[in-house]
Amino acid sequence: MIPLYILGLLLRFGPQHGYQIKKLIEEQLEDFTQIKLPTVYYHLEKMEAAGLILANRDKQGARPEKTVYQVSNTGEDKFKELLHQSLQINYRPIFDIDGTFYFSDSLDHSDLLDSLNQHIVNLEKTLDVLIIHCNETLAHIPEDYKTTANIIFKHHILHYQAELSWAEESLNTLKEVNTHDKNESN
Amino acid sequence: MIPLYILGLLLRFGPQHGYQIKKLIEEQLEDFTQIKLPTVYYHLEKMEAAGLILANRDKQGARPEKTVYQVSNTGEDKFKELLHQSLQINYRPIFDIDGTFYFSDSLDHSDLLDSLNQHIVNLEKTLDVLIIHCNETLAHIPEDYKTTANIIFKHHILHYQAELSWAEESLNTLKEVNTHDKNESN
DNA sequence: ATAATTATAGTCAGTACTGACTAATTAGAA
DNA sequence: TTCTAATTAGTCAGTACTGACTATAATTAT
Repeated sequence: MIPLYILGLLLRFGPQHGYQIKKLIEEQLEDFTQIKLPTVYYHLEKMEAAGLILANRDKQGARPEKTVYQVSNTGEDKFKELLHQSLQINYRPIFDIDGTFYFSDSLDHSDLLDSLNQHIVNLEKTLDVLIIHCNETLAHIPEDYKTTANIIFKHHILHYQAELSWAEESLNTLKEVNTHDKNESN
Repeated sequence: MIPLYILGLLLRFGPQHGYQIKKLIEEQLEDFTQIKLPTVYYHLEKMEAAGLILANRDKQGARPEKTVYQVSNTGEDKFKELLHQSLQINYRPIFDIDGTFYFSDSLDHSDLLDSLNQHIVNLEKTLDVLIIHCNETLAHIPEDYKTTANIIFKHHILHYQAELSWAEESLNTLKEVNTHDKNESN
């Protein structure tokens, strides 16, 4: 997705250099991607070599040279192509915590309960922050983008809520198992 | 998580070589990880260098040499350590489709609706298969592991259902927007 | 009996990513 | 004003991962 994001941002906000693109990613795409600065430069170089973007290097006085990138015609076609490809959605979640559970027989039951409990607290906090962030953003966004912004936020909120439900349900199940075991050993 | 998985599987199922570990990952952990074979060998070499596992290379006749790995004492400690680390859960979902939506003004509205619709169909199918798979697995699993297996399955099912709800809700929202736009342009 | 296919057991070169670093510029505090 | 901290702009070496490949063994089909 990274080349898609870079092309899209360059098309929407005009020519930028690497650092500015990283800033735009943070401002605009923070809710669904985390890309590190060297990764941006890595792709910019690749994309320039592929002819998708054009580099203007301007050396002003003693300053280190800056490179401003802009999308070429080939790049604009590529953006459309990548965007269409991205319509092939394939939802396949991977949760590290499932691995923890798989091997949880090597773990103290109480450690597992504690960490699940902490997970729940964190999720509740995150959800609160997310909902505030969502409302604030929606208040300051141009009308045209409100529908899609709303859809993206809803996406995250629903999954956070699903995670919370799961954690609460699992905690209860594990507590019951615990009680049951203790009763049996009596 | 990969070293944790490898150590855990070697401890649970005894010494194995790389290919067998890959098989075990497919059989046992398929629901929450996809690791490619060269990645397994990559980590085995690293872990041997770190003294976490011991290699027994046996060359039998003209056959290519096989390497059987077993967990060392250091490795057993490391497994416990990694398992405890894995209790620090940090849920932070990333959905590529959000990027598609962010740039969806460059897309035909009908293409977006079609692909959301396809997404819904795929999710319904996946959920059906998942629930059958879940029931079958639970029927053939030792009693001790049933609770955790159930928790892991429930985790996936809840998130698939959340994704489905989101897709359905979003499709309806987008359809309404479409109708609204058409009415306005009249 | 033997050819074709699948399973077993790996290797290697190349891609993708990022932590840690450098270095100039600007803003703010003392 | 001059020192400090933060921001801007980028590089580089190292880690993690995997597609494509090799090669033997076992199984199945003909």
